[in-house]
Amino acid sequence: MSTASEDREFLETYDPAEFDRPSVAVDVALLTVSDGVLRVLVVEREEAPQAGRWSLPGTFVGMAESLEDAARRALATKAHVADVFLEQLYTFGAPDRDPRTRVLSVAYYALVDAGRLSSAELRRVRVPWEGEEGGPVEVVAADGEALPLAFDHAEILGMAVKRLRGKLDYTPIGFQLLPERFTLRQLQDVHETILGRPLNKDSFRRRMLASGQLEATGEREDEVEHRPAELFCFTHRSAL
Amino acid sequence: MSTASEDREFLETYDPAEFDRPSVAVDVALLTVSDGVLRVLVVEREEAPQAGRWSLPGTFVGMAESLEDAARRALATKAHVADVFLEQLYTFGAPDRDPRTRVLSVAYYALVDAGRLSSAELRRVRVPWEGEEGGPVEVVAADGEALPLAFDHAEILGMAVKRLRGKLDYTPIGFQLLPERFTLRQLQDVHETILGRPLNKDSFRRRMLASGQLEATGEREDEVEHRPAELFCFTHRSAL
DNA sequence: GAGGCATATATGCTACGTGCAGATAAGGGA
DNA sequence: TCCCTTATCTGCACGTAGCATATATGCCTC
Repeated sequence: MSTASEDREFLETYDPAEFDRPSVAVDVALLTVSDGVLRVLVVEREEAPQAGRWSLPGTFVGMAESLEDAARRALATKAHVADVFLEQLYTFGAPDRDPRTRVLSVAYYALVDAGRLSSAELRRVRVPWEGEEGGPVEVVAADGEALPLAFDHAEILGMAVKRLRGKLDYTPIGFQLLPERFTLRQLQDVHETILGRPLNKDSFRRRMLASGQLEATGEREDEVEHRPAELFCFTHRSAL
Repeated sequence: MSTASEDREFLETYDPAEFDRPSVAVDVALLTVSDGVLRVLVVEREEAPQAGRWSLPGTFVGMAESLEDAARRALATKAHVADVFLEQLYTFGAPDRDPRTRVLSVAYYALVDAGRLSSAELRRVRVPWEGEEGGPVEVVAADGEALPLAFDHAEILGMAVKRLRGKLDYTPIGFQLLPERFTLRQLQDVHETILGRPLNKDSFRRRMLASGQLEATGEREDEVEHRPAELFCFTHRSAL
């Protein structure tokens, strides 16, 4: 059994510079859905390495900073968003993934209602696989051209999409991509966009209403050219 | 767009010692099922910090070594096992999780047939929560006493159990815990042990046979005092 | 204001997976 | 040979999902 005094003695003689250590970064895939399209925030790299390529917002992890704090700092600094859903995704550590030196990337993914973002930096995600098969995905510009992504960010983004598809059915994750109040049709559109396939309207409706995650507001949507649908809200807006 | 020459010039002037960097370790939760009990391999720490506490096998990551290679090296060195199922779990990075200095732990979990391990270092896992609720779990010695675990290894192990429960139903992960050939009863025992609840025998049987993951061998088990059950094998023994 | 149109919302039917009960099969032991 | 235990198979009740139909409700046109 260790004692506090033994540990203290050990710490006084421990030299953390004794071994080489990799650098550790966080990268965040900030995803949203708008106009029936899955989008991600990418920024153009201005400095070497890989200047001119596009990358997910990221930063090196500070020595006294938690990984999630670093991810939120990256989002605040490079994407100007705060208070979004954020979850750790996977840690990418191939020895040659960054040409500078050994750099690990602890990847996170974040979800946000499209209405909270200026859409200038959002790009369309093109997923070349079905279901939860996985693999890298493409990011395309407005003209349909694929953007060159930096490092292994196509893999990271692919992992984010795979995770999102996997969690959509059995967690309340879809609500993170919608405003406070929304219609069932909007929720279904979000699910269909993420999954990349159409869903049965009636069973989606029944499943959602039976899940207990929705609460009817009694209000109805506005400014539509047909019968307005009822607005719902998420029962537990706790997750952040 | 970056060019190769620009990147080369950048690399020549880049000094990786410019910033403080955390240490990076891997820790592996090696799990198995025997006698209807979920077990984990833990080793007693002989050196400070936390000497005398029990920990998952782990090691620092070498500068030119992939994360998975480091995890396999830790398994080979400290647990003397090779060629097991291994998957990344989560990266634990709380700034104070290790008293020495900032140490990130990229946690992995591994699954192995109990018959391939000397059971000396295996300890029983006690899960104090149900379903996929999550949270730390206990490791208990043969006398039923809970062992003191080092660092945040109770959290890591809890995450491993949660992941295992979550993946059991829709991936062929249970086969990793059984020998080449096994009976449906053995497979069900593994599932029940991991999930911590009994399963319906008939529907489990139907579900497994319908999944296409099993193949009948035509052979039957031996040395039992009742009707012998048929032996099956996993269709795609590819995963490792 | 009446009727048409588009969408929301509700209801009934069918197919399928699961839990459960009962029947049958096959080995060892008395 | 009979009995005991477990494996294996079959039939039925029930809940959920997919699908089709029917009704409701707002806006638009005339």
